[in-house]
Amino acid sequence: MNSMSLSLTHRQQEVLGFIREQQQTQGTAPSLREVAAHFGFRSMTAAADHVKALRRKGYLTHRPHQARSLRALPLAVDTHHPVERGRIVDIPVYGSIPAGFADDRRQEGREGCISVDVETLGISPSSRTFALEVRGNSMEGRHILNGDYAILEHGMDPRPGDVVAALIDNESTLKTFVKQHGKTWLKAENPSYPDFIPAQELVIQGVMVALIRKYR
Amino acid sequence: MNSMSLSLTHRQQEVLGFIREQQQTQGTAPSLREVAAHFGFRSMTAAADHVKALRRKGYLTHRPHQARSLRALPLAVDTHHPVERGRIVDIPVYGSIPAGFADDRRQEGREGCISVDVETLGISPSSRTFALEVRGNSMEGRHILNGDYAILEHGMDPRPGDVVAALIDNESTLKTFVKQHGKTWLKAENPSYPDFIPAQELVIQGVMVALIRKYR
DNA sequence: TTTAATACTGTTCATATGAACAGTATGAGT
DNA sequence: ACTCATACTGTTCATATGAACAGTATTAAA
Repeated sequence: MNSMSLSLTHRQQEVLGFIREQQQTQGTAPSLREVAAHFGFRSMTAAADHVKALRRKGYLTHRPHQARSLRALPLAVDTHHPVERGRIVDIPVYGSIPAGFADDRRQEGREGCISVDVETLGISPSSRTFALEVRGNSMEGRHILNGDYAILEHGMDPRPGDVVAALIDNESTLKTFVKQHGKTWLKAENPSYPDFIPAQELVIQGVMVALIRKYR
Repeated sequence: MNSMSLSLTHRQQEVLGFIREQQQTQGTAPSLREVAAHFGFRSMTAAADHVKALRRKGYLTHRPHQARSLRALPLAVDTHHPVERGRIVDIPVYGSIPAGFADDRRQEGREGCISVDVETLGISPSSRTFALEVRGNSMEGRHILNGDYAILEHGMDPRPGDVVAALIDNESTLKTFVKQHGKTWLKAENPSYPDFIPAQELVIQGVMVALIRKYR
């Protein structure tokens, strides 16, 4: 049965839990020998078998012959384990994004990381996600304030009305993406800020998918 | 020099960016040979040297002799202490908070949970934290929109100007906490909504500490 | 009864991988 | 001139690691 083939035994749940936990706390997946050691298996084949079953059932992926390439897949329902938490991703926070994009300039000791589970923000784990600390109040008209954290995804196709981060004057700026009469430009959501009509090419660094604001 | 020892060369930034990207998109860190291959190095020592430099400067950690154990650190303070990710907390989301408060009726398949690390939202793990899906636009004046998730902490002393969730007409509502001339009341941040002057006792369910908004 | 999945032990093998050593070249700082 | 960090090439070595093969025992389904 299908429902049968997806259900996990107790042992398999333990193994999956261990792999998830290691990935989350250590940042890297455990090796098969580490799995065996953790459960006291005297043979790593035991671990390998469990991993094989978990892969067959769709809970894990791996790349063959590649060390520590186990990856827990986000799965909708685990009937045995009702409280499954989605995959936690670490989103790097940039104070401002210079031209190189992957570039990081060291800001004055800010915390550089936001950790959230993918479902909370509704982000796709495949695309490159980053956070940008909002500077200024050019987007107040869309209720994005100075000091907010904008969560953006790189490599997404912006749709008209989306908030995007674009590179203007070597500074990453948030603006609304507008498309009208076949022309695209960027609109500031504050009367005192100018719109931006690109001279030639529009460099979109990311499309805004979520916002985080801290109070107090 | 300190500022010197922490600054990255262009090449080092590229390498760090590649490692970050691989870790995020692939789920596992690249091996040294993969780094070398990506940049066209004919020797893996080139990659190893860059990684060594990045480790020395505090941008990476690894566990010796362990495959794919590279870990990009959040742009951290100079404590060469490996920066741990904060504790992940699961915050229950209420569509509306009934009178009993701790009452958990209807858990229905909706996303009833937000998982974030404590530092991202700046919450204290001791107090009870919950999330409230914002209904209506009574707080638009403070840039809190319909559909936003308000993160609140129970058992906090509200200070004047804080946004709080209070129980009004058996419904949990967000308002601004105001104290003037020794009297306290709740102010709506939208002209079309009434202020609330408590008849006798003000039941504050939580003080707003953060906000999460999803786009698209 | 037979088959298949689970849950292991014990061993061997090929290789992916980190680490080290020996070089070369360039540029910046002193 | 001298040092030092950067930025590489080329090679070798030890081992961490995935994968495969040969078993045993238990349990559940067909």
